[in-house]
Amino acid sequence: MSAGAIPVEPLAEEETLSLGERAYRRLRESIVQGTLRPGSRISERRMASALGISAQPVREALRRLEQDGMVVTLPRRGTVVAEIGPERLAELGRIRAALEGVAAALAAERMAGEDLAELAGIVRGMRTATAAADTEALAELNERFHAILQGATGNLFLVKSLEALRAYDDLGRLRALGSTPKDMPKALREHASILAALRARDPALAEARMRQHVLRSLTTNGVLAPPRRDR
Amino acid sequence: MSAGAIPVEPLAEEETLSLGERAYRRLRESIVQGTLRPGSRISERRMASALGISAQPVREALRRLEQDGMVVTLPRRGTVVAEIGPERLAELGRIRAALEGVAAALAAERMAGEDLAELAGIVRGMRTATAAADTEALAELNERFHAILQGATGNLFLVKSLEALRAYDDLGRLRALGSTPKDMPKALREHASILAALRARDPALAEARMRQHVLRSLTTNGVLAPPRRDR
DNA sequence: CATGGACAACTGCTATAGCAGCTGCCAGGG
DNA sequence: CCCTGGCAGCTGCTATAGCAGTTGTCCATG
Repeated sequence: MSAGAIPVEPLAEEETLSLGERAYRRLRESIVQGTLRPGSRISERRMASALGISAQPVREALRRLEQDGMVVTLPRRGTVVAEIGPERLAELGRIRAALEGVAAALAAERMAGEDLAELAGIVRGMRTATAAADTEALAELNERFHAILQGATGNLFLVKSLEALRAYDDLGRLRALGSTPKDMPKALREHASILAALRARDPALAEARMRQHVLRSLTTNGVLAPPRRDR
Repeated sequence: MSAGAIPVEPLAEEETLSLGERAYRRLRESIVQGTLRPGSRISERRMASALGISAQPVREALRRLEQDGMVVTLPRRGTVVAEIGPERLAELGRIRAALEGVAAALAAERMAGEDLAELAGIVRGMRTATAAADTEALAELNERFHAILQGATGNLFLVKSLEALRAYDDLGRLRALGSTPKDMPKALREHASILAALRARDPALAEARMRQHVLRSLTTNGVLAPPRRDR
């Protein structure tokens, strides 16, 4: 309540997350990277001793993974890693495209000026990265673009669902969307056009462009089959 | 391995669910019905003793509710019921419309003939229910229509997400979509047209019609604001 | 009167122990 | 030889106990 502001930075997000959270991320990573094969059984006790923790956090992690659709629990039987084939990945990609579209529509309605400016900066960065053919930087910028847009919606359900869907990317052995050298110019144009729709505060247009962007990106990455007569 | 089939029906889904599952449903119901007000804190121990069980299943239920966006947990502080205002409900409605649209598209590609026949029977039932102005029966048929369609997609992630979204219906004090006497004829026509698109195996058309159906239904129920210049 | 610090009563979180149910093996009866 | 019943060894699931961290109160101190 005193006059002068205290000249310290707030503590960074603590590295020591709860064991349940860490177990959740570790298991999810192991699944999408293939260390835990589909069909293999996961025992709470065995996994707990393997991770050096108790069985409770492991159980909690398995429950969350079940809600994500990555494992399936047979009551009193066991927990097995779910089968996720190419067609399932394609379905998830279409769901993701739809959700990212809704996120873009909501962002077009609510997004603040500073966020728009930040997106503009990212697009500028994409332009230079594309000219330099720096796929690494482009992937990073792409992630930030989508993260800022989704964060601007302020919708926790949407953000969490998209985060869960994004986890499947590694499963298809694909890099971040839009980072393939081949479609870098396309991705750049698409991001710029999405930004333009956001600036114009046109929800329907932003949604259509974002959705098309994700669908095309997934198609060039081989997750989705080429469209036949869509639209 | 012997010749004759055993003349018994398989056991129905057991009524005795796990305590964690029951706690999850109970808490979710209490939240959407308003018994647990937004902003109120939920203690694992207190809630456990109130339910007559241990703290572990309650904690598990709270975790799942957190993933659903219904509660928010502050580490080492407590768990509070999330605020869900009208604009948040509207956002969830738009997400739901998009997901149901994707479900319809997937169903149009995969749906078997018997499921189509069942949907046709439901639409016929809707016709008679509409003529009799039986809102109760129509709500039941409407639920079955969407459940069959979503089940036909075979996508667990999609089904679970939509189930979580459907839980919010009671929060808006609204009955099942399409059961309002006013829009019964509209809902009937829309369901019939969706079925036609499914029969034609036209994913894009089925998606557009389903999405429009959900959006219109949510609009007439007051969840969404009337569109200004969409489509 | 204002202020700061210690203490008590919470909280989420983790570990341990033990329950009931399922599975697979294996011996014993047909 | 085949089949059936019991018995370990697993599994998920629940309860209890105790940890560390947060919060609010109350008293001693300036």
